[in-house]
Amino acid sequence: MEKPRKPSAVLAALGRSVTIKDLAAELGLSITTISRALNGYSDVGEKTRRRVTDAAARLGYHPNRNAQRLVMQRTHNVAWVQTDNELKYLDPHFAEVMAGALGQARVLNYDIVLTSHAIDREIPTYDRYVRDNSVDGFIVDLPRENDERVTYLMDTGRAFVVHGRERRCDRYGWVDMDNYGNFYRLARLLIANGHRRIALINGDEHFNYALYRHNAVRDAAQDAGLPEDTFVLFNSSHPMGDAGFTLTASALADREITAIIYSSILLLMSGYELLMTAPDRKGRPIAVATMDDNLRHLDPTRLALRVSFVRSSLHDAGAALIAELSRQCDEGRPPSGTMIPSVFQIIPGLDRTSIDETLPVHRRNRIG
Amino acid sequence: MEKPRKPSAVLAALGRSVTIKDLAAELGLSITTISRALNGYSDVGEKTRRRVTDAAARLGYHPNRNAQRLVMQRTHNVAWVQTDNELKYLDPHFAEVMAGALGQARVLNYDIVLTSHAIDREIPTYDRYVRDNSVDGFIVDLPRENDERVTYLMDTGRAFVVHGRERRCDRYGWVDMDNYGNFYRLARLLIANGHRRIALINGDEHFNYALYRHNAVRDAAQDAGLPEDTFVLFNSSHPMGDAGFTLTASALADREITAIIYSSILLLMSGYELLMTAPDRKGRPIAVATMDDNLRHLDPTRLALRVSFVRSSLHDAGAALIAELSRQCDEGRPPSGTMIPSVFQIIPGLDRTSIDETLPVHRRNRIG
DNA sequence: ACGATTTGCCAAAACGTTTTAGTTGGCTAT
DNA sequence: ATAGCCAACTAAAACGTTTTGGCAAATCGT
Repeated sequence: MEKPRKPSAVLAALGRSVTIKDLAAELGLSITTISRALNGYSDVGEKTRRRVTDAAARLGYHPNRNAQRLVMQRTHNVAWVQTDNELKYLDPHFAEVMAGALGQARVLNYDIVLTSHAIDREIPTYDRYVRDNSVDGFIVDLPRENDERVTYLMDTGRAFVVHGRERRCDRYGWVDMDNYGNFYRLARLLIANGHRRIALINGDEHFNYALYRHNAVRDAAQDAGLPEDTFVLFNSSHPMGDAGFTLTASALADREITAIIYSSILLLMSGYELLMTAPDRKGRPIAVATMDDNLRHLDPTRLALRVSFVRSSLHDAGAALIAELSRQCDEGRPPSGTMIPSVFQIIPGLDRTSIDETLPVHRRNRIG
Repeated sequence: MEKPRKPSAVLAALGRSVTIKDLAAELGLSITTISRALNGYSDVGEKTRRRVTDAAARLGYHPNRNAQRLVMQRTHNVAWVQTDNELKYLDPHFAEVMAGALGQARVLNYDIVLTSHAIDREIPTYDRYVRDNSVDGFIVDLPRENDERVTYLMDTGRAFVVHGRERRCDRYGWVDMDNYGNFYRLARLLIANGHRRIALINGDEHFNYALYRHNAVRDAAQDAGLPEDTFVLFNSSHPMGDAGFTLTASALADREITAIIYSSILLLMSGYELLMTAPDRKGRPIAVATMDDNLRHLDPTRLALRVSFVRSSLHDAGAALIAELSRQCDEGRPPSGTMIPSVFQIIPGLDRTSIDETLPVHRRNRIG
């Protein structure tokens, strides 16, 4: 009868981790039985299983992950590959997605390997992870049209999930919101309310999410029989900093503009003071609508300024990314797309049209 | 003579990764020779080595990391464990440190395993990584006094590096700036310029960096023979959101206060408008000093408001964390502390005292 | 009572590397 | 000629798991 020891004391005394062999020796059983007992196989006696789990807990045994990974050809690691652009990590949108992913990863027992690469070493970095077997799959963020990462990953057959979509999205797993549909509806709403010159303060259109939003407002104007220049485009490459301020100033400088759609509440916030003090347009205050990614600390309903918005949780999207990857890797399910739901909130006075009827049949199911 | 194939084609055709056995078979050599050729041992002929490296490149061979990790007992993985508090990932300070760490990790061929845990599962999470051998070491961020994580990690003997210090810092590796010294000097500077009631808008004093800053201004007042209430404390738990605004408003409401020290430029920015429009104090504009972590997009020299600051790069700190861990794990060096340098910039008119002479001998080398 | 089935356990192989402890053959020094 | 040495290679063990295939004892059905 050995006295119970603090697991960390065992670790320190041994100078190495407790292995399955230690357990086998301790209990006079084979390592096969230990393994099968701990992994819940039915060919282990209930009494034996109890002895094994007790001893494992007492000695603080945790299976060596590298041995498991080697033999099972599964790592329970996900790679999250980012361009080595420090600005990225300062983007609250990214942080929000990551927070959601980390929470779900914990639940599903995955680890996220975060890594950065030099601007011109994108594919080689993915290739390294594919070939050295250190991850089960990849998260691809901010896809571009004809994204090389997608091309590469489809080629290798490795599991991956894209946050966003591009033209081949029916062939891989993705998580996205309805960028096109949402912005189409916001655009039609403003048009229905009489606005004839509207600013879109958009994100970087090298990325599809922003491109699709642009396409949506353009189509909305066209479908309403309005001229091409109904929407005036302003692009920001990063939501932090003063882009929101300077672009808001530019938009307000055009006295014909009576409404602004923001692609992120961060851009709106940065132009907040300008909006609050902007003189009326044609007798009405400037109309403001925004994408609301449900970022913490940034709730559009708590602003003094009345803002219409469409809300979709980036946090949920992060969680869904890991869930989809787990479905592919753990359950062998085929890749599938997950649409994160969106909720509209339209301020009184703008609410003159049903937002559900503004996406015409020929625009349905468009991704961008 | 086989024709050259695209590495990914080989991968797809094989249905599995290229292994060292494949290389051995291809070249008619033993796996020992392949291994030793690729790892630069001298007992391999130059011609043979060339053949091996060529074949490896041609077939896109990368050693299976899990096999390497198992046999070498080294993972080249670092765990970055965070409380599952989504707010954390929205903190630009954290993002900045992480960006620096990721850059250095790439250089030193490490991967960062980012993970979150429920609030009450901190130590078990560390324990899991220690016991399952999935990482070489840990980064510990935002230490508290008598931090349990440090206690636990010192106990196990696993490598770790702390970003910040606590009382046992001579026994482990750390990276830090001189919180105490810097804030002592800022405090003495303001005192020397005649301020007798000064606000410190500080971070969360559950964390040592903020506690040490508090201690520093308190000591500075004491050393100057001023009363305890010379410094008025305001604490914020998170630098985003409206804390900077509300705390600035509170500070300005005290008409005796003639100067404010901010613990972060983010807090300052959030109170920026209030500062710009604040009425003079005793005939002079309110004096403002801040910590400048060299965050991107937030350069205090570009503000309309003249601000004294002490700058220390969080990005560099992040890089130093990984460098220190590599020194311990790869070179077997004993743990050591790295002080990230700080630079003062004092606005004209406040610069009436030499900032270098304000830290008295009996305060030297204080960590807090 | 006895063959068939079930229960509970185990030896050995496999995963893909690195490392140890060689072996072989050719060259050098005497 | 031959002992000694060096250059270039390799067989086998080891890392710590999971899995395959099997075996012995206990239980069951008739």
